[in-house]
Amino acid sequence: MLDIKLIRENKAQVEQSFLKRLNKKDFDLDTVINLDDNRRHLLLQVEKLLAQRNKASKTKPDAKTIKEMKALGEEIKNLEEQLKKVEADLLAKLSTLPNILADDVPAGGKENNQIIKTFKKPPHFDFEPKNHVELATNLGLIDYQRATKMSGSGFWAYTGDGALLEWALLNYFIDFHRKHGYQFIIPPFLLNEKSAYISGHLPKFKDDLYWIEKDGLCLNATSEMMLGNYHAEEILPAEKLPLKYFAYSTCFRREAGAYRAEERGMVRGHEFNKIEMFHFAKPAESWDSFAELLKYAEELVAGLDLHFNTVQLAAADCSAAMAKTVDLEVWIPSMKIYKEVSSVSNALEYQARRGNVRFKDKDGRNQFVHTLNASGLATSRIFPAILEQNQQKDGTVKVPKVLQKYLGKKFLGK
RNA sequence: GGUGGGGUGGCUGAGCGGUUGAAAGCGCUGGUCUCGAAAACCGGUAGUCGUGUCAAAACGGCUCGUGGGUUCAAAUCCCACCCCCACCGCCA
Repeated sequence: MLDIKLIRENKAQVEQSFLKRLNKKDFDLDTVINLDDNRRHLLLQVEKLLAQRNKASKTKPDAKTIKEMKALGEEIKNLEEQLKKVEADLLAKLSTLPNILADDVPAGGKENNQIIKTFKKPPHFDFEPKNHVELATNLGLIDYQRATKMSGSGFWAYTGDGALLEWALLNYFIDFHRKHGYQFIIPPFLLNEKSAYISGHLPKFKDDLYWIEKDGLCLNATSEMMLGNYHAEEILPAEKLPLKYFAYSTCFRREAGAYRAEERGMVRGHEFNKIEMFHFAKPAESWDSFAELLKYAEELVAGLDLHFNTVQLAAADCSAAMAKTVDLEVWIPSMKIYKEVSSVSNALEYQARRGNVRFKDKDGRNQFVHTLNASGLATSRIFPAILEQNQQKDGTVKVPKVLQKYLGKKFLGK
């Protein structure tokens, strides 16, 4: 959510930013400002009347005062109702507005995304390469059939070396983050509706989440949902910032809609494992945090020796809460396509404002922190990328060097 | 799932319709004393939002788990919900 003061005082700049990702007809700042005028006016009136009543209630009043206060009470109730409605309207309108974009984010949609860095070259095969579903099945790494029998389409089971490879990836990520001093959190995987709202996933993603009807809880779609809520309603000690966390969770997504050929296998499932990095930072330092998260995400993928691109997303491709997003996209040879494996974003104070996460600055004033998140990483696309990019002529798969110690072998299938 | 107890300031804990934003103690902090310290004694000490200002002062709102209600007036009475503790039941 944006600061209403920012909108009031810098209307032209706000509008200019919005136009990078929205059409003019899709937002209306004047209505928002009018609602706020209204709100301020009512608030002032109510507080004045409340002060009057408080004064009278300090002592035992006489009959005349009681009569007056009774009338005053009615008036207060009336105004408060109006105020409540205006506040709700304002909140609803404000919630639909996106974040202010960073200056270097190109306007427009996906077509304006820019590759800013490329790691390695796509592998060249002097044989007919297989896709990851075939490789995983042949090598006994993934059991699609039995998982589908138990849970339906979009699920798979890791088996044998496949399970070990999955766990090796997670261990590799965990060791990496610990080395950099990040604090490890395993949050609950189920969360309540309020938390999903604060993290910004409601109302937009309501249908993409799994809901436990009886308890009103949903399964997390990313541990960002929990990390964003972790310090909700807290005032953090300034000297502890930036707080750097990483969390593991299985992520659950309904992914309602048709499956496409390019999303078969493990590329888009209902359930996958992910480790997420997260920073709570002082505003002045949040772009340093961004640079650090991006660097670490790149190092993680590069450490696996895979070919991938770092891509600056254009305005309309960034999610609404984010001021800037850079994706890492890994090459999937059989699909001849790059797939996102990490998303590095700075939400500025947009999420912190919803969750009311603040710190005391050196003048003793409370300020919102900035929140940033980056996958580090999701396994479900790294796994197929490893299989496909590292496959050998004899059908085996070379294990990335950094994972060999966890698996105790250099090739899958040997 | 059931029964009982409970949620008050940084902490412990009193208050159970009206000068109570809240006793007392601890803690923290300023001072007296002392060469210095301890002890003792005297004083100060909740948060938050807003108006205001270069800052401040000052003023006002809200806050005793959360949200409603009753009342001229609620930490105190009523209702709902959340959380914590104890015991019983259930438990792949």
